[in-house]
Amino acid sequence: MVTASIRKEMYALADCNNFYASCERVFEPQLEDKPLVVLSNNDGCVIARSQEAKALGFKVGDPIFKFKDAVRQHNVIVRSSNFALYGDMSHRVMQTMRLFSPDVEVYSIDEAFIELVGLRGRNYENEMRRMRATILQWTGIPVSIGIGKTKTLAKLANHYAKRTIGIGGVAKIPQNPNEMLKTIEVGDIWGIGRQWSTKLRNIGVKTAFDLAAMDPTLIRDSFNIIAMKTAMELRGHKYFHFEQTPDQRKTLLRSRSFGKPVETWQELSEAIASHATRAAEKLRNENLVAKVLRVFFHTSLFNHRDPRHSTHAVVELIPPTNVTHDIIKAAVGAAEPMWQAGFKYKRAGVHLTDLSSGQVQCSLFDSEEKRIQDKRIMNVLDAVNAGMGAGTLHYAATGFTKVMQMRQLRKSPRYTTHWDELPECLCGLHEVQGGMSHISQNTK
DNA sequence: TCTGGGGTCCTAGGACCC
DNA sequence: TCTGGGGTCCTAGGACCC
Repeated sequence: MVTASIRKEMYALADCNNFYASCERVFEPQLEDKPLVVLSNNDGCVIARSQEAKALGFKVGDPIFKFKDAVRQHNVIVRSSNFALYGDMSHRVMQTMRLFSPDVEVYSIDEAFIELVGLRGRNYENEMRRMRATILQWTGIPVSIGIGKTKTLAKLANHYAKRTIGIGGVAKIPQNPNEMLKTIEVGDIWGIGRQWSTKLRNIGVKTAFDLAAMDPTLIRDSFNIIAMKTAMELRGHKYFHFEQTPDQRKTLLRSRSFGKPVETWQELSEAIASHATRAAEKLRNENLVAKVLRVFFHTSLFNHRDPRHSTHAVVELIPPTNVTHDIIKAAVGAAEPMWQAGFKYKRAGVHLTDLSSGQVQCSLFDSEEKRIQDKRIMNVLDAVNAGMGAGTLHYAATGFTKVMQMRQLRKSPRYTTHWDELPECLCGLHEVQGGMSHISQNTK
């Protein structure tokens, strides 16, 4: 028998099960088997659920205040979101994956694609089972893994793994995938959302098998090129490439709903200055400058009793910049003429676009002297805040009022990233052994 | 009383030019 | 009364993702 060494593409998609809920459970094992939901900023709506909460009918996006009775009746555990914890746990999971394959594309906070060709000769499913067990042991986070010839098929296998074998486990698209494709509803395919799946069902396309069989040109004409590529990927043709190093970002948005309605220019301007500050920090962190700034604010989208107002302004930053005081000045300056008293504003934000990493070109009005001085100030600012805690040094424009403070009544400690919030007794932790100390060197 | 916060890409249509 | 045709660039809006 001749074994041809044809390089066959194969991808895995590893996805953390109920990620935020799982993170909460790692340090509080008594939450295991209990219905648990995690809320958005300001404790607004549900953004993650444990399996038990899913079974009770909690949906992502449900405003929690409407479900008070259900929460009480079923003893649902409710947590504010704790992104310091989730981000750090995510990093640990991804680092563990990299021990199994160097080719990891981090796709979101809780999932990653893994190129498997590098694991030459080994049994992919066995390797992925081993990886899954290691991640669970070292981090306490359960993952599900799907394997397929394209990213879309790997996603689909992941979905299949969760649905048919229960939570967890590893599933691979079989040689002849038709029977499996027939069991996947068209709306469960990666890239086919609510609008498109409704439209597809209306023309009789109900399953992944149906979509794969559809005429590509017709898909392209009725939807768009992405829908067509998705269908081709279901047939096993690669259209979405593996991207280990993410492309440079194109936009950056910092915005937030207010804990309570804002009715004064003072409060609004402080909020805008805070968003501008956070956006500028992020820019510097990624070595980018922004050329265009958009600032916006509006009243509640849900409150129909009070007068409503929504507005935005766009300004060009000349020259492109990542200097905090320049960005604050532009944002607040553009917002001020739009301010109108008599409204209860609910949300504001700063959106930076036309980002580039290129050297800043000096404009006629820009002096080399100012540039050097600004750079020095930003270096000091960033160093102090990195060393002594975010916000230690801040601009007066961001204010001293509490307008930016979030309502987060049920937040768990930042167990893994802050010394004073470390879990005090590790003996209660189950399944987390050995490896934890091994990968925790990166924090602090 | 209380409804998240980010991103990406594609398409249609208007402005403008020759 | 007749009222081109093609190209580019930009933007808003809509779809999708987590």
